[in-house]
Amino acid sequence: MARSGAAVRKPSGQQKKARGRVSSYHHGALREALLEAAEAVLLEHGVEGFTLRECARRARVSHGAPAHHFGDVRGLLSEFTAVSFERLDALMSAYRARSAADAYAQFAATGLAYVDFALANRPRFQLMFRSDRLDFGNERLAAASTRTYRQLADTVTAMLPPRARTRVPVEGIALAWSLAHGLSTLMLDNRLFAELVGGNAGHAHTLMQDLLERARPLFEDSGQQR
Amino acid sequence: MARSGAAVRKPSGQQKKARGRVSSYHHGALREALLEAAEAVLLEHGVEGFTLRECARRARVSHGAPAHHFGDVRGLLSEFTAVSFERLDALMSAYRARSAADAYAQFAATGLAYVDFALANRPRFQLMFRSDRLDFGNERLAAASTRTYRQLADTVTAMLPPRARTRVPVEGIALAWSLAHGLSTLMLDNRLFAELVGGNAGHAHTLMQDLLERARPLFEDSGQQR
DNA sequence: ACGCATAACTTGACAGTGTCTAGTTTAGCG
DNA sequence: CGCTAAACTAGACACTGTCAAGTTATGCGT
Repeated sequence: MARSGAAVRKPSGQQKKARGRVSSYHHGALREALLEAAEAVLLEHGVEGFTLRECARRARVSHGAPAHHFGDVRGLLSEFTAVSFERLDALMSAYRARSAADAYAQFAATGLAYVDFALANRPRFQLMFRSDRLDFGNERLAAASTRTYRQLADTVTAMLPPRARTRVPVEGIALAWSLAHGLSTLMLDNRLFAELVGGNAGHAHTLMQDLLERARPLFEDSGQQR
Repeated sequence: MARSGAAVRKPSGQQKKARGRVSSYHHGALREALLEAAEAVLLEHGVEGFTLRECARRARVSHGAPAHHFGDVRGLLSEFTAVSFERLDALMSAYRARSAADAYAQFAATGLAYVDFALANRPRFQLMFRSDRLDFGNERLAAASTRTYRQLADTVTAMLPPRARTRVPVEGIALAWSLAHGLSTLMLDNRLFAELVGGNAGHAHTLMQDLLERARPLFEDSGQQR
C-alpha cells in the first residue's frame, strides 16, 4: 500500500490512476492523506490546537476539500479515533499473546497495554475520550470502541470461577478500567501526578504493574456479592 | 459617537458604589459577574463550547472588557478553576468532618468527595484537568490545586503505621487518585462506562464506596516495599 | 474642592476558524 | 466518445480571541 508517509512533494506516481501527472486536480488518496495530516497536526499542536484547515494545508488541498470525505470536523476526528480504538484493541491482543495463559496474566496484559498506549500516543488517547469532538453515531467508531471495551471486560470476567461467569462483574470491570484510565489520564495531563510517579512512560508502566499485582486478590473473588 | 440613546437599559442598581445611577460606564463588579457568566456558559455549552465573548455578552459588557481583569481566556478559566479546586478541597474537608476519625474513614471520605464533586460539577471538573486551557503559573490556581492534592495524599499517608509515615506512599496515592479520577472521568465522558455502572451520580457514589471498601487492605499496608 | 492620572470599559480591526454554496475539473462508465 | 457524478476549488459568512486606540469616570493627592 502507498503507506510510505510524508507525501509532501507528490513524488509523481502516487495517485491511483494518473501516473504521469505531476499535479492533478484530484488528489487520489485524500482520505488517507488527511488522516495522516491529522496525526501530524495533533502531535504538533495538541488536541486543542487541532484545525481542519491546517490538515487541508498539509495535504496540499483547499480548505473545503475535507468536507467531501468526512462531512465535518467531528467526522474526521471520529474516523481518526476509530483507528485509535482499533489500534488499542490490537495492542491489547498483542500483549496478551506474549503473556502467560492464566487469567490474571491475560488481564494484566490488557491493563498494561492500556497504559502504554496512552503514554505513547498522547493526543490520540486524549481524543478517544473527548466526546464533544466525536460522533459515536459513527459506526466504525462505535464498533471499535465497543470491541475494545469488550476485550477488557472479558479478561476481567475470565478471572471469575467458571460458574460465576454468567453475571457481569461490574465492580471488577469498573475497578480495572478506572485504574488504568485514571493512571493514564493523570499521567498525561496532571503535573503533580506525573511528578509523583516520576514522569516518563517507563515509570507509569512499572507502577501499573505494581498496582495490578497488589490488586490481584480483589479481582479473583470479584463477582460474588459482598 | 452617533449613539442617541446613551442610556441603554441597564438593570438599575447593581454596582457596589454608584447606587443611584441607572446606568454606569463602570460595571462595578465585573470580575465576579464574568466568573458567574463563565459558569453559566459552561453549563449550557460545555467546555468545548465555552466562549469569552459569550461571557462578556451575559455580563452585558463589551467583548474587550474581560481582558482588563483576566488578560486572556486562559486567565479567566484559570481563575475560575482555582475556585473549583478550592471548592473540591472544601468538600473533602466537609466529608471528612462528617466521617469517623479513623484513618480509613477519613481517606474514604476524600475519595467519595472527589467522585461526588466530579459528578455534580461536570464542566467544572473537566476543566480542572484540561491543562491546555489553564495556566498553572497562575498562583491562586497552583496553590489551590497543590493544597487539594496534599489533602488527598495526606489521608493516604495517615493510613500507614506511624513509623512508616516519613516516606511518601507513592503507590498508595497513585492507586487512590487513579481510582477516583478514572471513575469520575469515565462516568462523565464515556457512554459505555456510564451504562455499565448505571448512569447517575448515586450509582457512582455507591460504586466508589464498594471499591474503596474492597481495596481497603491494599492501602493499609501501602508503603512497605513489596 | 478640584485636577488629573489611571483604571475600567468601548469600539473597531485583524487573522484565523468551521461550514455553506456555487463553480470547475476530471474520472470512469455506458 | 460523451456525460454524469464525484472530487476538488474559491469565495463568503458568522464567529472566535487578541490587540490597539479611544472614551468615561473614579478616587487620590494636593
